[in-house]
Amino acid sequence: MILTEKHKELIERIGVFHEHKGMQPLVGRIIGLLLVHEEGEVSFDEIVENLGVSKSAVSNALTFLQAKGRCVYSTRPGDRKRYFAMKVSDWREDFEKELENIAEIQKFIDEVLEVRTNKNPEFNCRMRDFSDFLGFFKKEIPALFDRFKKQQV
Amino acid sequence: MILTEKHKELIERIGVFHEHKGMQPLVGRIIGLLLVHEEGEVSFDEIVENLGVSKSAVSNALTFLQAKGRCVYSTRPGDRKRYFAMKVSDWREDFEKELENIAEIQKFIDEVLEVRTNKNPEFNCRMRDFSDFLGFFKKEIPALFDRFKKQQV
DNA sequence: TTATTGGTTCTGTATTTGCAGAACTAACTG
DNA sequence: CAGTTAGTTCTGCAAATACAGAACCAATAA
Repeated sequence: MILTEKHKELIERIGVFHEHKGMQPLVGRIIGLLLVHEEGEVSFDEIVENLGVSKSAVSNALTFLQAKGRCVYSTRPGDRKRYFAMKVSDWREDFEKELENIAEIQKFIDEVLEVRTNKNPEFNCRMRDFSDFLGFFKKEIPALFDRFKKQQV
Repeated sequence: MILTEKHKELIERIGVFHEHKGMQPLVGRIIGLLLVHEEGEVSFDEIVENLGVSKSAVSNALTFLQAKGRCVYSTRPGDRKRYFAMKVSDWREDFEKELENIAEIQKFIDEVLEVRTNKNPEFNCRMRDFSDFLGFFKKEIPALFDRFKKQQV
């Protein structure tokens, strides 16, 4: 597949987006390429060529993405190449994990509340309030998915 | 205020947590200190002493936190020092922003779908599904806050 | 006025990051 | 067997990061 300027520009923006999320630049670009690529399956050297980077960099980035469970590869009979693809399949699971990860701050807030004295009750009260909300939020996540299913038809 | 080992250890863990979120180490430690500190208001040089870092580093980190709207300072009559505190007050707003930020990936997914051909309809279908969910999710956020308020009594 | 306090800005640097390039391995091919 | 292909691992380096230290500034105090 040959990439148009529009493709390249979109890949670039998806890359930057993921960089801001803490990933290294190339990892973000690869995510972009795998998403934009027609077949959704891209060979190792197609990545190397399209992104203009070294094999070692691609190898490391793909190892990382696989370790994080965000990408997989498949092989084809009589072809030693590996074809890499995003695991969009379980976006539900991924998204759930990301939400729970956000709510992880609750753990710290609760620990902070245990350690704090009563010298600033207003501060404590607000933190308790926030912690309560995070607990509520976590509980509500499954229901959210259910409601989505229902209204989807 | 004198910090116990428990305080220091908690500050450290809160620091690492924020580092993983992409912030620079000292910024994370300062967040920890401001949360753990009894009064919730900490002077510039208390930060310098307790964290054992230079004035310049603290100055830059505080400028950053203020720019991000995560911390503020207040002064006291007849006292030139600045007392810094976290803005736990509007956690609601912050949290809402963070959720919307997550959902921002929808924008990219939609752009990707526009660019993609129909060579891999299953892939496209899943992405469309994910995009739909993200749209649903964004719409549901305000209702989530409302329900929290109600069940809170 | 000079001295002190509270904080900022500038300059330099040790550490870390992100990648290139080469050497390497493992599997297939002729 | 030697040669090729597909990818990995190792070594090194340019650039970015995160901070220290010193110079600096602005406001108050003496």
